[in-house]
Amino acid sequence: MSPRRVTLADVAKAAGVSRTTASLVLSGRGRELRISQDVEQRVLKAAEELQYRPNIVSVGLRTGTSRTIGFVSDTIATSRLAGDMIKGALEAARDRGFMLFIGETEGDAELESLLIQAMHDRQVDGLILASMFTRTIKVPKAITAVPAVLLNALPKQPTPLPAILPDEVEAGRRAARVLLDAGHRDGIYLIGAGPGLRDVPAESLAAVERLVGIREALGEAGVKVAGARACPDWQPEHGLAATRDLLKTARPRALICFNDRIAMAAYQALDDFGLKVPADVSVVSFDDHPIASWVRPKLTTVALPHYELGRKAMDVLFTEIERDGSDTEEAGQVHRVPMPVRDRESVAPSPIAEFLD
Amino acid sequence: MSPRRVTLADVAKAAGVSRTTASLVLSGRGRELRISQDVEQRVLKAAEELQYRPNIVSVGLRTGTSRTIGFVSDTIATSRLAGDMIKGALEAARDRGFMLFIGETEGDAELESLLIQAMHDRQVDGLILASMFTRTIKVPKAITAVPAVLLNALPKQPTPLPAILPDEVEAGRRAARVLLDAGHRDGIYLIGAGPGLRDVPAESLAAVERLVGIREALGEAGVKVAGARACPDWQPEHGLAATRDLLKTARPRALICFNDRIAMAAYQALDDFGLKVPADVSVVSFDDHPIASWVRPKLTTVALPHYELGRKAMDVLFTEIERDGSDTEEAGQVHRVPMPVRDRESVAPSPIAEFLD
DNA sequence: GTTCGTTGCTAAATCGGGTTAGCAGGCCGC
DNA sequence: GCGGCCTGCTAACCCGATTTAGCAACGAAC
Repeated sequence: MSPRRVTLADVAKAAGVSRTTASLVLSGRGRELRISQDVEQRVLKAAEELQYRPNIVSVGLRTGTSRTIGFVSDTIATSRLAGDMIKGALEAARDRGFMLFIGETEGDAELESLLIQAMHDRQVDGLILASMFTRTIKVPKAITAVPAVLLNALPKQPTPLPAILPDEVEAGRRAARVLLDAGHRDGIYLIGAGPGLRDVPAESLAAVERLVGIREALGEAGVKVAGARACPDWQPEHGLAATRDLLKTARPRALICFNDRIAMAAYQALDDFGLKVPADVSVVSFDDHPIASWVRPKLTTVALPHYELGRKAMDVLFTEIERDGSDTEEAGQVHRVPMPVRDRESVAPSPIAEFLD
Repeated sequence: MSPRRVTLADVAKAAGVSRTTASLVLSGRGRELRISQDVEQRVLKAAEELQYRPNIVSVGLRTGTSRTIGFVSDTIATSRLAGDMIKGALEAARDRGFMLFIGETEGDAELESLLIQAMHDRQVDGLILASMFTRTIKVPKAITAVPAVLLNALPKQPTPLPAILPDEVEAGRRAARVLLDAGHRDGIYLIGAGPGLRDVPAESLAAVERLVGIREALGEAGVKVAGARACPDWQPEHGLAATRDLLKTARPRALICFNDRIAMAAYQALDDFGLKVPADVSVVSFDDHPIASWVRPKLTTVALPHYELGRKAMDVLFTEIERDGSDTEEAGQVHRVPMPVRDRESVAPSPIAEFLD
């Protein structure tokens, strides 16, 4: 099948020199070590003609590196979230000539440990431990051997590992401000979590933080949440039930849905009750899932910056790799990536606001 | 940072034997080569206590392998499609103790070539060349050095590479049969492609094949397509425009939408015209995108088996690796993975059929 | 004419495993 | 008392690139 790879020895032979000389020339140290112009040219020509490429595995054996990063996540298949995150990490790695190993643990700690071992066996230079929804995770012992960062997750116990997360609190503030800026003061309801900070889906860090941000921004404006319906899980069916339940007893002016799937379900429930978005009810949401721009009216939502999260994780990982265990000043730092508002069509000025104009 | 990996030499020293002996015991060839029980136990104990794991990089250097497969795709971020495909490939690889390199080319031939080179430099044992939508691709020259398969793509020129694709023709037949089985004979329209085999989005192999299957199944039942609206691209906005255009002049009984995004847009257009799904119009579609079970009524659709495609690609790749350039009987074989119908709520019996009951 | 310095290159070791060939010692047979 | 065989282990080489230490040849200086 393959006609055997061209090795340094082949180049050396073709140029009529030793492997050492060929290596020196090709690593640019020829000048420094007084290799003659003539020999240098012969080696370069031979390497070019034979299309020589150094075998990274061999270099890896000597140096203990592999120019490879391991990306370990709990699930990669759920939504395009993972795809964009991996894409960001991938491009940041490629910029530095690194490749990416992908692994999936399905939340199984043993599998995770095995996977990290398998990556160590291949001498990865660093690890990204990613979670597909923002949460706290138990950092596996196995990762100590190599620089690592947490992506979309916080450590359960204190660790020196940096963490990269979306700025969910600010996102909550921004969602609230979208409504405030449109003049809404009354009839603002939450779907998915709240009103209290304990009324959130299990393990969902994002829920708590978004809620904190929402309440903070509304509070600063002297506005109260009119009510809320928490969901055990942020799936459309729960969103549908929650919104219907709300509409039985209340006439909201605006909904803050905790993600786009819930917002989509809320659209359906509002339609059932003959309410129009945004004329009767404004809707703002989180995530910027692709459906947010497929539904009508298009959904105003605070985007999860998946791509940027992936890139940022890789950037932070590389600074970890470069400082290589020296001062631990920045150890355990938490990096927050801003979540931008995607202004679309689901928010209308409050009638009161128009009146005030 | 890391306290240096435990090597075979460490184990040998701890057991008081040579590296050779340790290697023989640990590779299970101790019996065969008459290593005493006593020594065998000492080595195993030392390996256990030191938590010895062989360095795969080293083995790779000798054997030219890496227990690693390269997964090269044009885009990994589009929809969850890619995620599930990678997941399938990943699990199939993991079953065999292999890891997966991920790479993305963005459709850039030069990037693709560089990426394949980079994977060769790391001695991958095989390559999967994946496309995120079914199409024909130019097979890069660079892949010749190692076994490879095409995933969700057909080669433009004839190559000995196997290809793994969804069975789109049969999917077309199945979609049509869903309607036929419900008694529909008239008023069946297509949204997204058709009526002619040239009325398809550019480069979309899936469109042609689905269309072939649809026409075949309908033809066998003596049923004619009442009409069709092709779209330049299968995005919701095009689907919306196409369906609205159709509804201006026709009153369909059933729609075959060429993917779920278009079906979702068709729902919206039908709603605009006061038509109910499925009471007035039955809708059947392709892909089984997550939204198919989020919309109401839930969409009956013929699923793209992403996960199975990924698994199958890896399985075929491993048979390629194992036969290792021997007889080329199966060279260039095309494997079709069945697309299952997801029966949900968007198809109702034809009024005529009920009458016949 | 010896020593020193410089130029221009190469032998050999290294990384961590696997593999081949072979060695030392004991026992048997003749 | 020597050859042959078996047992139980190990030395040494290989993979491909890098790096350290050092060698050969020549000219210059004293």
